[in-house]
Amino acid sequence: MAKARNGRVTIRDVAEDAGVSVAAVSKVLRDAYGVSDALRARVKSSMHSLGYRPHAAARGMRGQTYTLGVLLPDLRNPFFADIMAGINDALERTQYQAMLGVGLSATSLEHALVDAMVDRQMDGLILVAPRMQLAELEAIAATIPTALIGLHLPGSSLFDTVNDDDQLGGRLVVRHLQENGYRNIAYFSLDLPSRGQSATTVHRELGYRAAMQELGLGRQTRVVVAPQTAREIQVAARHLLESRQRPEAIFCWTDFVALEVLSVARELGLAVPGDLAVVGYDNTSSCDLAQNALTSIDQSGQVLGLQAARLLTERIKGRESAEHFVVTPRLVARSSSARRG
Amino acid sequence: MAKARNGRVTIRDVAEDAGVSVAAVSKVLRDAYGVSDALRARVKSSMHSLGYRPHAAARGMRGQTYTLGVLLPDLRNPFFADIMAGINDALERTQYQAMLGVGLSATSLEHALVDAMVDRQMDGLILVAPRMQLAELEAIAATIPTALIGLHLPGSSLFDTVNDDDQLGGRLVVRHLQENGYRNIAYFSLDLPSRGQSATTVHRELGYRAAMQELGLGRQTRVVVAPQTAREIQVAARHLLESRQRPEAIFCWTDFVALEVLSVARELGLAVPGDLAVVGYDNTSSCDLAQNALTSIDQSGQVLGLQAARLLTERIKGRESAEHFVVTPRLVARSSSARRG
DNA sequence: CCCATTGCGTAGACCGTTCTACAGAATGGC
DNA sequence: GCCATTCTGTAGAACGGTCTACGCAATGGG
Repeated sequence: MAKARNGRVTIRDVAEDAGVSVAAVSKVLRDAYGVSDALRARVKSSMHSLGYRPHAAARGMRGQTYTLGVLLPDLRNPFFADIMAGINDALERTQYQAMLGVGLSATSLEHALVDAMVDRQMDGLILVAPRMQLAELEAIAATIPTALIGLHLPGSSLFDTVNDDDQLGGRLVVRHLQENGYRNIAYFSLDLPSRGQSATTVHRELGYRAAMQELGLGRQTRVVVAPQTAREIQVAARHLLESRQRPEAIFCWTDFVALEVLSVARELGLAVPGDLAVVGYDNTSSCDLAQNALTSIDQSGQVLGLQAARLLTERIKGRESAEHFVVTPRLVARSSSARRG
Repeated sequence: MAKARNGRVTIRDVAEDAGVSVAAVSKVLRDAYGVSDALRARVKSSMHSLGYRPHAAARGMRGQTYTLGVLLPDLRNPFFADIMAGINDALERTQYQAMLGVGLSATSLEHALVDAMVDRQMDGLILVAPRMQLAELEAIAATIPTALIGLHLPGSSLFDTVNDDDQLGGRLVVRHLQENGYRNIAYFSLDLPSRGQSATTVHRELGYRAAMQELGLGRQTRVVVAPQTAREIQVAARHLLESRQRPEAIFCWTDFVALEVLSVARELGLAVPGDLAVVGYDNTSSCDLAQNALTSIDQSGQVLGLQAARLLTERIKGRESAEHFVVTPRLVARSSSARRG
């Protein structure tokens, strides 16, 4: 089967076996112009019978590596699993492979990973909700084709973006709660060290504030924040629920936070719904569990991932202009926000 | 700062700037033998002032890529986040970078990803609970240094393994439940298409069966299985809980399943604990939430990941013999298995 | 029938490292 | 002071692809 001193079957072995030149085999590999069907078939059959596999490092020296880097902020949030599923779907029938890194929401690690991906000659990057500054993102995008998920930057033409309409999502939640009889509605947001205007949570907050105003609830507007860690979310939630003016409903920027709020509410003996309504965002799988029964906003991570991968491969193929894809969110009502008794 | 026609700073630019040969710079990069401290310092300073970054593809042509591939079966289970955290900890101060792929528990995708990783000249692989056959794993390990997490194969010398003592874990659960007054204890396992003897769930079942025997509960032994999907787990759980002989306690092979069981129990109006005790495995973060309060077995994914990365880098450095690391599990009791009232 | 065009295939430089082989200088034992 | 050994550093061939430049045939328009 295999051959060569090193055991590895190279493009040269294939060329010899098929009785053609090395360059011809390379053309077949790249689907390049200037090969007849007959030659293509002959080469492909040789590749198959020899068990040839292209050597990515060698390709990376001059051409593409057919590898896309995906940077996730976190592995604990199952929403990102949906995004990855979408990316994999999009790449299924292509030559591309996605490799992921996890930034753990730390800008230093994000930088290290992006550098590592650039060093490894990846053909493009999908950054999911990165924490980096805009200037840093633009520097990256100038080096390598980049698509962003979960960061609202329709202005910049350097990268493509894929987003949920987070402002609408925020509005949907407030309207739903108001319709079900809740008026004193708080928003539980993420404590971002460098408050940009483009983070999803900021847009959700904008929608929340606007809807509160429109419904005449401007006075009841209240925003609390906490960092990513479970511990600090619990502390903030407890503080909020024990405060003199406990809100009737809490809209959380992501399901993960909402689950912690449900937990604290239960510890304090508060009934959900009844004493308190809770709404999350992302509609992750845990919302469906009966012990959570969490109302949430569905933004289809799968579609987000799929579109990002599609836009990125297009850009790699040469598109210069930026494209911005927006999905429309949808509220999935469950009992955690049922009508007040 | 930078230079060269392509913008990229190469080893040649560094050599020229430092007034030494290309080979000397390469030696410094690889920490190879035969460079004086003076030369090393000079080269390092040149690298720094030019902003040199090694080109991974070029390195991959002859030497190492300093990239390790990690294959996870699934992104939804937060236990794997712990493993990744451990791997990242171990690699923190090394030149290595981890890139992950997600097999989605499908052997075909696992193969595609492993192939992709081998093609990309990764220096080693960490496979987490792979679904592949032993023969396939051995074929992979013969090609590339490999460490396994969550697969009991102490026999094979081709790869290192890192595991929890799953049999002990199973025993701990049964003993704990028996002490708290439960006798009719069922085990909820994973439906593996190709039933190997090495999967974690099989070992947990062995521990469960042994402990049931030892405690004189052999008659009450009962095992149900379901595939990975939420839907099918729910169906199996419902069937079990509505059966004529409803068990007093259910020991689930992983937390994810236990959460679904809790959900179904609640839908059926069963009190946990009281009508039913539930125990999970992995002690993932959701166990702590008050609405779950799920007793579970802690096996420290972080330690598993850290050890796997350590063993793998050792093996890459040349160790030939196999090593097998085992962590001791610990039961974390919460109210889902509290003493029967 | 001539020349331009298009289709198909080849030769060989090139990408940025690693690594082998070797050379010259310094050291040390006797 | 000689030779063996160790220490530093160099030259240049790999590695396995991609890609540019080019050559030869076949085609087709006038």
